[in-house]
Amino acid sequence: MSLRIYGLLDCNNFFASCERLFRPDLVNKPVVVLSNNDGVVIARSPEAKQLGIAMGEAYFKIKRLAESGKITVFSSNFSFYGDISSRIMQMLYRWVPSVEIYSIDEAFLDFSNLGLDSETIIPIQHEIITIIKKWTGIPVSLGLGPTMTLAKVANDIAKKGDGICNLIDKEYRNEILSRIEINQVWGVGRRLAPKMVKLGIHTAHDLAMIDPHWMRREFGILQEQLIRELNGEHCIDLNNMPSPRKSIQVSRSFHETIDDFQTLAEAVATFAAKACEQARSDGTVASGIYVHLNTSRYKETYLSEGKAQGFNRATAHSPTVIQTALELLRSLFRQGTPYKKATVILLNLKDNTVIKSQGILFNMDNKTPEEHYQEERLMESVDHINQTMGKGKLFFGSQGMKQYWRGASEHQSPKYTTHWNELPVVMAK
DNA sequence: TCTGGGGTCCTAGGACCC
DNA sequence: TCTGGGGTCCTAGGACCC
Repeated sequence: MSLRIYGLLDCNNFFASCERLFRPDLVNKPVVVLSNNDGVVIARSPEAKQLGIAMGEAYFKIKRLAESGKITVFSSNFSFYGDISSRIMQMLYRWVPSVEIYSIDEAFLDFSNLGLDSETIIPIQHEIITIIKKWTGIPVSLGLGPTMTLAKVANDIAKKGDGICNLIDKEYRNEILSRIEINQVWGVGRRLAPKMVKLGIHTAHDLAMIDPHWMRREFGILQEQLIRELNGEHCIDLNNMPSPRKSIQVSRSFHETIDDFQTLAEAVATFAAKACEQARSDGTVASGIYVHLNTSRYKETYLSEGKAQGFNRATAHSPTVIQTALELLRSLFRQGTPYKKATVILLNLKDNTVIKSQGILFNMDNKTPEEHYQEERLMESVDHINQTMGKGKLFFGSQGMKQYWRGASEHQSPKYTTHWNELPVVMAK
């Protein structure tokens, strides 16, 4: 009889840790990574946290620190982080057959049915964090528990200590859970936390003591599962099948507001093209598209509206999707409005092999099979050229040449590991 | 001054049907 | 005037995650 054991592996201060990989001069120094357009702080090294720099803090507030050299700031460099992430994720299969990548810097590991118990897994736990640090340079922490929720709690504790924590046995569980504030619990966000506190639920342990049936009535099924999971009862499963995405969203806030149609149209066309590219690489097609515009959330005249449109036949054909996106944009656009952000979402994505037969069968868009075939070949060629010649080499006219909507990323590090031209140079004497 | 981007799931309520 | 009880499907909105 084998124990259920889940692990949650988390890369510590991931983006900041990545930035230090090729900058040994920054080890033990405060490092901060900024969001798109250098707007706010999205990652901090421990030293930067110690300086009191908060997550989400506006860059202008800490600009002085950066200019005086007290901290080093980077614009986000997602292609670099993504590459480091996939290297780490690939390594995990050395130790465990079942890995679910949860985010760019986190993965759940399923150690169940491997004949391990809470004792025999300890050396493996140590080995994982040691080897990953040694081979990739990224510090990670690994928490273990009998459910995914408890593994998550364990990881929280691990991060604050020496990188490991084990909640598989019941022994210390109550003590650990009473140290976790309710708003730190996975699944309790900024809305639920105050409600729970009002009910006298202050810690994860308090929550674990609540009657799950009552919780279901008052808060819903997710919160019921949460209680059961905190008590070691397995409810949430690792999706072994990588579930295909149901939507693909591309959005950007603009550095400066945009009020002319042409500039906005270029941005929307670019987002649509990017979303299609992702869908094609997933092998999916969209049933519809949604375009959304908004002005600044922080102004009194906040405007936020969007519109959806279905396709006659599910598709990932960029010209078709761009055309629909621009039609939607035209009907949404209001003259003289200072738009701050645009979003394009491909809706209800489906596996393209299923759709292919349906569309042709019903001839829903008045195109011949030959035309569909040609559309697909065209997209394949575009993708191929962009993959081999570099991202964005080939694009559609409606995306525009100037792309004024693109803002600044003034402090971006080189794409060390994904661009030949930006490889780090090593000098040897 | 400025204030990210990309997802998932659940629930409530309306439309519609028998 | 009064007008059941149940089911399904869809959508919008809310909540969560990193």
